[in-house]
Amino acid sequence: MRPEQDEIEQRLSRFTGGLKSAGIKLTIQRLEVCREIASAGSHPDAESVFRGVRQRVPTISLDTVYRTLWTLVDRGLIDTLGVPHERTRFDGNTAPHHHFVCTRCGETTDFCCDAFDSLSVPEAVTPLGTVQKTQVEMRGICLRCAKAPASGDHQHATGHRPGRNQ
Amino acid sequence: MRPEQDEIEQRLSRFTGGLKSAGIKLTIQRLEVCREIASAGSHPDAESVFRGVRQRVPTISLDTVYRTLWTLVDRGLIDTLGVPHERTRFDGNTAPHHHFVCTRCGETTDFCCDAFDSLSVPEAVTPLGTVQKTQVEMRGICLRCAKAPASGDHQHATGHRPGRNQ
DNA sequence: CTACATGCAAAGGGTTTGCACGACA
DNA sequence: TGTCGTGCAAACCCTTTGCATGTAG
Repeated sequence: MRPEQDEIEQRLSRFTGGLKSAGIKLTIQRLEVCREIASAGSHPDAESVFRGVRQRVPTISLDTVYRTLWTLVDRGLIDTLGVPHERTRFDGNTAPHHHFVCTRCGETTDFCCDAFDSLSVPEAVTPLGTVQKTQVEMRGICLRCAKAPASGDHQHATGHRPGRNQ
Repeated sequence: MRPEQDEIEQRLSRFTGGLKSAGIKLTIQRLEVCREIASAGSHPDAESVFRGVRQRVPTISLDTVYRTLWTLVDRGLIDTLGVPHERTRFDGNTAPHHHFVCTRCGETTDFCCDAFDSLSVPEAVTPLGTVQKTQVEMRGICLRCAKAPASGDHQHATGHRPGRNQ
């Protein structure tokens, strides 16, 4: 599952380049957090990244790891699984449906699409396990956010997102 | 966004039926939590369900709402957005890829599928906003969990899931 | 040099749990 | 009447933040 060495280098330079071009100082801590996430084969949590980096930078603290990871997310250099900073949300809709997620405000909206309901399980998945449910997630900017004043973020009336923007 | 009255009734009876057939008493609190989640048009968090139910059952407590919602999830009667009980996980893989999520242990595994990379944006989505990224999530049981002894759950070596399995 | 980043520790906030009381079968 | 469910409050745990110190550019 680990990426090739080549791929790691490529990601790493993308990360460091992205940070530098944003005027963010490339400290040893940030560099090593970047290296760790660039070479991760799965989807580590902050604690896991912390443990990895600490082997090379024993003095790093967990909150610096968090800060660096969120900086990378904010710059669009890495992603999170699920919606960032989201508390648990429940979905009572058992009919097949899919989700549109606004990456700015976090609002998740259902939509239906017959074509997506009947996606066949690709070969790559059969060795992983048995599929019971398939859902398509489309991420982008919702209409409301697109219209909203360029700068800061806004919150939907339904009250999402503690908001970590910038 | 609210479901039709008809649809609500249908969901509600599915929920209550599922609980009863599992030998779970249908108290007024549980009934009203079921009603609330059945009639929700979006994806409420526990707090939001709590506020709704409290209008009808003023004495209900937040933790009863949580307990009931998780009971429904455990019975497969409702879902959560994202992986239940999951802390924030970061994904350094910026190349297009998709996820297989094991609903038992929570493990999220990447897979590639060219067909999924090029899914076109359906009409239903255009009025919602602009799509920047599309990801398919397939949920099911991973090979390891399928093989594991029927009863209790196990945790992957990578250390997922606090584990709430009935 | 000077602004920015780090580490520490404490606060914060959502979620879960232990326990005694209350309610339904 | 016994068992199961509820409410309360405290515990938990991940995550964030304020502040003094350290450091990259």
